[in-house]
Amino acid sequence: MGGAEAVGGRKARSAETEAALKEAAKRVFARSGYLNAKITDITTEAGRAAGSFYSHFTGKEQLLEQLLLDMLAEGDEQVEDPAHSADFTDPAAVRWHVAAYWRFVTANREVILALQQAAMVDERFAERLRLLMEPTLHDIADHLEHIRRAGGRLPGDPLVVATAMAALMSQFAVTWLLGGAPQGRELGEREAVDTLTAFIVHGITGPPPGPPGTA
Amino acid sequence: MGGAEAVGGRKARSAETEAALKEAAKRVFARSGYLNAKITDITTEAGRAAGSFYSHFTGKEQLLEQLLLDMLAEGDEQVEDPAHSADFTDPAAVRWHVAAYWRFVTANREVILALQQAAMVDERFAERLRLLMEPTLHDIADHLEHIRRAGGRLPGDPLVVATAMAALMSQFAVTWLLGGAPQGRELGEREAVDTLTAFIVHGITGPPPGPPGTA
DNA sequence: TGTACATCAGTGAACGCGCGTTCACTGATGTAC
DNA sequence: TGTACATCAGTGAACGCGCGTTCACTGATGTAC
Repeated sequence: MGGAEAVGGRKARSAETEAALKEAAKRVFARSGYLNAKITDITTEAGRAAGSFYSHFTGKEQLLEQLLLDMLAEGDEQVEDPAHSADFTDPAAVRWHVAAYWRFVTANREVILALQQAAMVDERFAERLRLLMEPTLHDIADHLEHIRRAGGRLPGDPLVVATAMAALMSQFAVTWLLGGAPQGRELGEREAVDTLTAFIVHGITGPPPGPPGTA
Repeated sequence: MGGAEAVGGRKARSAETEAALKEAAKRVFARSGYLNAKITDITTEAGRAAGSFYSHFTGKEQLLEQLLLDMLAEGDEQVEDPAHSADFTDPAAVRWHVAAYWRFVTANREVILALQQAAMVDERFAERLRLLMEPTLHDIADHLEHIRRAGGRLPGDPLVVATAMAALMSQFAVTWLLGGAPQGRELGEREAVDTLTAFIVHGITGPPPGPPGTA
């Protein structure tokens, strides 16, 4: 070995810088937005020289790509708590999914916001996000189809209702977690999850009039 | 007068060019997106020289600002059909609002998309959009408050539920009208309005269990 | 263990591309007499 | 109605700013003998 004071050798130093750049990027994205962020903003925030950036990434897009992969890797570790139901007529099942989504967005706000911005400008990121969402969308649609077969009434075609649910959750999260919330009103996780869950449970369940299915 | 072949004089000619630039801008925004659109893309599309742009606008932002004002002016002409109810327990009232919104977005997709993109990069546009939404949001919240006072149960605080409704409608519209819809599935106005209406009506109305309020 | 050389992470000044913006010019429209 | 001049919309080549990207250089880490 021989490293005088530095903890590790060259590899470790390189990894440190790469991590510093990624963390700096998240902070800069959160502050100025992905599209406004300059490469030198990121390197300055990380306390490195401009040229250093290109030893680790080919450009801003690839850096974001890496952040996306990191996010998904972490997400996969957490998700899939075995003990959760997929029966959306059970409010607890809906709540579980809503809460998981809310926590995911909270934990990854910078990256998610950056991805949305990138998708507005770069068709490749837009397509990427669409492909990421698709399985989830069909998964939800399947659950809804199940409700319908069990005699429940849906507000429309399962796939369309699934996009409505996704739209509701994602934009609601944008409003309260990413964008500027209306005039300083704050929203805790508890209230957010409660409201979304109730809205969705009633929204996808058939209309109240008619013989009430006693829960 | 004396104009040889041109229909009008200088003012008319100027107005023509300005209109041509605005229309060209909408087409370019729809094709490449607001953020990717270059000034010369717009002038070329309009069949004018690059310098011409600055006789009419100070920059891309001000052009978008004009398109926004045009959109709002047209919107004000149409909206406020006197014969519509504000009682959201009446599905017909909800449907009326949803349909109006859907038609508005359909008619103004390019500008709305451009505004969303601009808001991602320019805080002034973001603030502008927030201020545009606020009255509508409080209006909806008031209607919901009314339901609550009449004994109905809401999924949460009226203002929060109002943002949920707005989130649902706007992102659903983005999904099906502006962004790429999932794998080629098409959605007609009828189906869109039906699904949204049903989802919202059930979503904001209290839970089925308990004494059913006979509609 | 010690010396000489190779490799590599990081540096930061400089380069150059893309594009917004300007401006001297043109030809047509409007005004004065 | 006719002539001389003023104004203005539009032109497009050229300028220059901002920023991404490069590259010769430095000093430290690793390797050979």
